[in-house]
Amino acid sequence: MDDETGDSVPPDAKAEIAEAIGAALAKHGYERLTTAKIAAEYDKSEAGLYYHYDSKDEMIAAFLDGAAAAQAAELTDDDREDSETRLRAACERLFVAPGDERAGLHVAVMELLSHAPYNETLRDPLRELEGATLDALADIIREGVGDGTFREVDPDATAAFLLAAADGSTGFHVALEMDVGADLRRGWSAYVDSLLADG
Amino acid sequence: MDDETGDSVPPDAKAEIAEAIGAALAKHGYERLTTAKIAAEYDKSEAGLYYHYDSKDEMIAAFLDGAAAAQAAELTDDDREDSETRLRAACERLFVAPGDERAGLHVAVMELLSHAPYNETLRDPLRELEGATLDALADIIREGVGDGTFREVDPDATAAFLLAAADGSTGFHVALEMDVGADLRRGWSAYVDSLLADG
DNA sequence: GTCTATAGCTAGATAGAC
DNA sequence: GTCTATCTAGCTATAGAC
Repeated sequence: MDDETGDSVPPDAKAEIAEAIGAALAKHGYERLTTAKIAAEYDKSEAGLYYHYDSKDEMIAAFLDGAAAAQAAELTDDDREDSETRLRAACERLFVAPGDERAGLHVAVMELLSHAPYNETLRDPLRELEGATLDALADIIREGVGDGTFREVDPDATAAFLLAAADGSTGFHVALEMDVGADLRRGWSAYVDSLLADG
Repeated sequence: MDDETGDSVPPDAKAEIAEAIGAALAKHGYERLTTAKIAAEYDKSEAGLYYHYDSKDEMIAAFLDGAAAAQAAELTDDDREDSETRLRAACERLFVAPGDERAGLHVAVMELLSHAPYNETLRDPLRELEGATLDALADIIREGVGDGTFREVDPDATAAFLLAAADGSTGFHVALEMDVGADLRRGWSAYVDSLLADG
């Protein structure tokens, strides 16, 4: 979990930069994210960033790699719960509301996704991030189908549909702040209900 | 449908600019959309755009107003079909695949949505666009619940969940081109199945 | 490894002729 | 109404001192 020495080490420069990028992305989004704003969240200068990375997008790509790993870990964490509980917990995490501390970052990821067609550097890390989430959801659903919690639904189709709904809610619910919070919750909750066996 | 004279008139400057914006947005997205690229799709110069609008975002806002009206019209068009057919047709329209002629524009709208928190000029037109789609879906579902085609589902919750899924599919399916086309179709199709009465 | 200073570029918007 | 030319601002990335 630490470096080769096994000792607890202070965060290295790259980890500090990743943290700065996360904070700056959440505050400003991607288009308005400048290296000056990243440096403002970092305790060093703008030029210092370029000692560790060759371009701004490489820094963001590194941040996204970390985010994919963290996302996979969090959705896989609660192995001891039953699959309905795990799926509902995943939905609580993935459907964010305006004001949630993750809201800014979700909007920024949405913006990054929309830039993927034009940005080769970001494409692969974003595929990892979305793929990790998709896999985690499919695993939960597959387990629930296997043990009889859920009906015989297609785990991949169900996971894709559910992740799409969570991602898409970020646009009109979070970014536009349209008054649909209660509708969305009833929507995903009813969807999970509809997956249950015997229902 | 035309101007006060009742005659068929040539498209005015604003309509031509809106068309140019649609084409340029689909090709380049929003961040990379410059006034030079809009002018390239227009048959006039860059400065000419500023005779009709005060800023780039005002041009885009006018384009979005038109898109909201067009979206509402297309989803409301087939009044004579039964509600299951209408809902499936709406899904076919809203879930686009990479390569679809609407793909570029869907990604651009996703990008615009992600900028809404930072851009007051775009926020209202985007709310109109998403609101028009949401209303059209809810109307279809409400009608289907009323005539017994669908179960007693909540039309607003169902519409919000379905629009979220369609919007969100644009990210990983269209922008990232992840191989989830078949999964997504099975996903939304099974969801519509689950709304049917007697199912 | 980190800094200050700046090169080099590109964008949105305007001025003024026609 | 439409043009060409240009102003001004803000960005990424680098040079060179320390």
